[in-house]
Amino acid sequence: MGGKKTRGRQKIDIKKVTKNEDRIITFSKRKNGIYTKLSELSILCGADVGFLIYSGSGKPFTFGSPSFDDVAQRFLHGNHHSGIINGEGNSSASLIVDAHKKVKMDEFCKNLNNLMEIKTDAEEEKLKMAEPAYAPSLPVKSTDEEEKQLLRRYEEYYEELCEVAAAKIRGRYDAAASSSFPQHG
Amino acid sequence: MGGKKTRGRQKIDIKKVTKNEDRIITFSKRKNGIYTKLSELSILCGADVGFLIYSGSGKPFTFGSPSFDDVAQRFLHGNHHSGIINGEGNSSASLIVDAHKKVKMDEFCKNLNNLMEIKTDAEEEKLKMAEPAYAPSLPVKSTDEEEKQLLRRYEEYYEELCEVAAAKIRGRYDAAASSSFPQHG
DNA sequence: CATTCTATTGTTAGAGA
DNA sequence: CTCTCTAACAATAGAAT
Repeated sequence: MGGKKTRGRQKIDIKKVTKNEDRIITFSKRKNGIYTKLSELSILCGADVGFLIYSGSGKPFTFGSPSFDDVAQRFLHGNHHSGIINGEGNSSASLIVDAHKKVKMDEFCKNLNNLMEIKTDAEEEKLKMAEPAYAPSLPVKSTDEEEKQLLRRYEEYYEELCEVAAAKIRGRYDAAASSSFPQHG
Repeated sequence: MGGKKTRGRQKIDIKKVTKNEDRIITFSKRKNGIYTKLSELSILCGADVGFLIYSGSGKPFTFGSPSFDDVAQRFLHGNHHSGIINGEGNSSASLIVDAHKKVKMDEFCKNLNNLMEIKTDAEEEKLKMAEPAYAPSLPVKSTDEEEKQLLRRYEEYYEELCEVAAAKIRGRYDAAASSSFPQHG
């Protein structure tokens, strides 16, 4: 008899949510929704997914299906994944995989975000040095230079490896299918 | 006035789609749905997302929002992204960013899947060598050993870098928030 | 493989707890 | 930031192109 209890879902335009608090809540809700979608797609179609997201405030989140660990195992073994997707505790797979490689691949996925953050730091430090108006509350560590060098060497090897990979993949697939998001408007 | 035109959306259990053809169609449809969700989240909340997926048949797809190129630019510059998300053609951003670094970061994201594929190849070759019942139609290239060595050196540097990254991030964030998918069922 | 069509299921905005 | 509730919006199963 009275009015409706809630207004229900409201139609919104796809543009940046203005209110700070609402944007954070929307991020949390939709991130969970996407996580469910990814999980479902993984189970329905036997696909492996890796997901990396940075919130507007810069906090990184990573997801994997059924987990980064299992995805890594699948890649190391080939394409079979029976049991893993179905949630059976086939821990035997863990025994088959070389432990060192397993950990390697696991970290490779998990820390992609950390690598990017280092790059960001490097850029920010340059700006600080160029414009010392704001006194940094934290002193610049003496190890920063080492980090940069390490990152640089890492990049060099990566570049080499990419070329080899591209050449190799080119022979079998037509390179990885890659898409970019169009702009909503 | 006759019967309904379609049965409409049917309720389904979240388990592997049995029919081969249906599974492929479901993959295609839901992949597009997820792509839309990611794009919306990116715009609504100003988040940067990276998405990597392997279909059941092993074909890799990658997505970025608004594109891998733009994501790379944002990471290199810091957290500001005004204009980019809004779809303005601020190609000036490309001019600001050091070209070499831009390409580096772009490839870093795009080729994560290729790297994994090389690893898979390495494992498969071991199996072939151990069980030569099936004569490989393609001869084993003499460069495979080089590739493995290159990959190994790359991994070593990556390991070092991860440790540095972890130590650095640990001081500011409580490490990257990381989750795994639970099992539906 | 992608798209279209429609009835139905699934997701979520807004307001609170 | 998480969780609930409800009405309304959005995604999609199945069939066909």
